[in-house]
Amino acid sequence: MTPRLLLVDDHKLLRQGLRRAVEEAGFDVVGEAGDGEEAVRLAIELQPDLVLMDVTMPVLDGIEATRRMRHSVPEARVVILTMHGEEETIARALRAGALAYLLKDCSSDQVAETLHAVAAGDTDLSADLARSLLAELPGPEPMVATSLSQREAEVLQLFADGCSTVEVGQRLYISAKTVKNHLASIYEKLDARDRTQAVLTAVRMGIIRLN
Amino acid sequence: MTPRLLLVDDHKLLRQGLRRAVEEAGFDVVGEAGDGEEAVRLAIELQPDLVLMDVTMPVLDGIEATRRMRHSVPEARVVILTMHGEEETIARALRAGALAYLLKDCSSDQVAETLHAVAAGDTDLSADLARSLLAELPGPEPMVATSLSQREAEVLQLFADGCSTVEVGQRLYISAKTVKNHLASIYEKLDARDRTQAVLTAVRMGIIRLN
DNA sequence: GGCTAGATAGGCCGATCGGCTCAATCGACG
DNA sequence: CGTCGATTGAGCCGATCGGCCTATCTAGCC
Repeated sequence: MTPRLLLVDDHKLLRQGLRRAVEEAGFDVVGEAGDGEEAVRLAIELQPDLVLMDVTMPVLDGIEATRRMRHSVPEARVVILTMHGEEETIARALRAGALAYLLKDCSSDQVAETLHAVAAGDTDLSADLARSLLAELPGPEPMVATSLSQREAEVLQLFADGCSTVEVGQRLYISAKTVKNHLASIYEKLDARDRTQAVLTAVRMGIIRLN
Repeated sequence: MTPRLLLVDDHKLLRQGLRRAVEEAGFDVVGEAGDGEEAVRLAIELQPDLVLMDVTMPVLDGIEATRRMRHSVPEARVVILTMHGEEETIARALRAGALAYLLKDCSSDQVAETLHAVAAGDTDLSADLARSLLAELPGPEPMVATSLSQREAEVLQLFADGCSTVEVGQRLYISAKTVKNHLASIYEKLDARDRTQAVLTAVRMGIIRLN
């Protein structure tokens, strides 16, 4: 009867805090993971009903982990929990298969409430939540539905890791010109005007990580 | 008898989790703050024995808040809690007057243990901790003791906010050349080779924030 | 009274950036 | 089979970057 839950966050402290909160709210925490890969592995092994997942994590981010779980553990319902409230991140998370979205400065009551709602299983909760969440946000823009291609994300990650244009090309075995071409489409997709803004936007969106 | 504690972090969820953990460990949580300014205000008002403080926060970061508390509430003992373990951040925190340093992926037991030790009041705990922490870290470098000047931090924050060189100059009423001069010394201090790396390093160090 | 550090500002120059256009390849989808 | 998106690559060019130099002014320190 009590829903079985998997906790995923790279900060042990937050995991411990969440564990107590959701256990008191009537959930059975069957496991904890500190990165996306571990999360997918544990989800396959433990077959949880619910997954509470952070976005920004080492190894594999929460969005990609959610996408993989949709294939390998389709019964698990994923709720995303993150610091930043960019519409883009929300949209990506929902497209990846998440059923709800929580911000890290909500209360533990809200977490419990949302988890209960998702566990109860309103089938089109996703669409409702997406609509209501996006409606609340100040952004009246057309919602361009941006997300970087895999290659573009690789390029941007290397810039965040400290590489120059030429070095990125060397690492990926492509010409520096191609790197600049990728950058140009990254700028367009992220609405950034230089590499600094592109990297920061991608960090805020959880596309790349800060090592 | 039970030490009176002030919790400072911009994420409500983590604050709630910490609150329960430290309350069970025998502390009296007298207040919570979500940014540095609120933290200083509450510390003056509540006169806590201990402050558990995050570094990366809106309005005023934890290091600067610690520095101000040393002047306005010298009795309060500050313990820093942050995500990143850069030696630079640790050094800055200790120089600002923090007595101990915790990472966000420690356990709540470690938090309680450290708080108890600091509350017990070994006067030179700071030096001991600094030495042991710095010794554990892989960095055998000379520890240049870098920290940006106020003006340099302002410049870098504006770049993180999306300004170009010329725009930064306009906002600060200085010439674009001076902005570039500041950038040059920022690069040297942070060991960065371009604005992207400088901004990322500063974000990791908690010098500037990601809006 | 000197010395240092920070903030201000300029010149110079080679390297790089970002915008623009064009094109070839390849897999996927209908 | 044609079309689309992703990836690769190139040329051009004005704008900007980052390194290096000098210089002035202020404030604090010994």
